[in-house]
Amino acid sequence: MKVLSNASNYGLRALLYIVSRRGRGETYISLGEISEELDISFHFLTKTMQLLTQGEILVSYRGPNGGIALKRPAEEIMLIEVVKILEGEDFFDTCMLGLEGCDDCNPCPVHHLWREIKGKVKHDFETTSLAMMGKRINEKNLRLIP
Amino acid sequence: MKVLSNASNYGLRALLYIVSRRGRGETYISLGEISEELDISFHFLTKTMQLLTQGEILVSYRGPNGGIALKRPAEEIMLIEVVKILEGEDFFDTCMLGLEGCDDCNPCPVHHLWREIKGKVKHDFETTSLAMMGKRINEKNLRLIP
DNA sequence: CATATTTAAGACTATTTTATCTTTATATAT
DNA sequence: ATATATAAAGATAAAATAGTCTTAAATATG
Repeated sequence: MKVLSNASNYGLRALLYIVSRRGRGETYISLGEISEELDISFHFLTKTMQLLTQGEILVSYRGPNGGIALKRPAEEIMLIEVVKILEGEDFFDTCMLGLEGCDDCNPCPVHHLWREIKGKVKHDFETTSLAMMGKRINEKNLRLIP
Repeated sequence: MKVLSNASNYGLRALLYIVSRRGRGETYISLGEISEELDISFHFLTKTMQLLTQGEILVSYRGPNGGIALKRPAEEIMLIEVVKILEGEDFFDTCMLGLEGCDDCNPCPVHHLWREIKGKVKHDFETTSLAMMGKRINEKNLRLIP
């Protein structure tokens, strides 16, 4: 039951790495460090992070001591915003059976089940901020690597 | 938020088609009919249905008037069995961040959220039979096609 | 037996996802 | 200025998924 692409996994893990180390804007953190620490292909990670930069989640800075940093306070960035940038705005408009235009008015046979699930995931993502995750990671000493 | 492969979608929809038309074992229903009715590639569907035949969900019969039919009563086949055959036994043993060996003892930062979601999906699949779905489809006149 | 129908199996192609490699642009430090 | 460090961009390759096509095997019917 895979819901996120590898690219999104990497992007999310990278954000969680950043937010579990430092707050916003203090210093730039390099993609080299992140890819090494999280054991993610550097170039592949780079692309994903560019999406987040374009999506106003991150700011980037080139040159020595450059890198990326959160553009806004971690308290204001909810997981849903990140996921929508990485997976697309229509992330929650899916049918479990893959039928086009499946919705409350024109539901597929499992629509009622799937709507509830999607609703829960959406709610979780809407109410969880990067700051909350960073705090949780540090308090519980949670891992970001295999 | 896609959780099932196209192959699984097709397999599920085909089963729902069968079970919404006839009970078990009455007559064989041909893959040609299903692929046509559901607008699914015949050969691609065939492969998926073979998995279900090997998985003891279906029986098949070759030759004129041949086709496939449920091997057991639709009341006894739960969605979870179908999904595990199509997607693999480890369907519910996934980490949302893609980390190996993520579990209650060694959780990733979103494990608590994801566990709940997976639990709900699993429960839904465990408690929904093909018979229930067939009944629902007929009573509510639900669609299986785009 | 011959033919038509139907599933089974496997080879092949196309598309998407994932990953790597190379080059370019930009900033810093010396 | 020059060298170095870094993100950005793009080209290429590899792998997984999706889909098509061909052939074989089984079975019913006349």
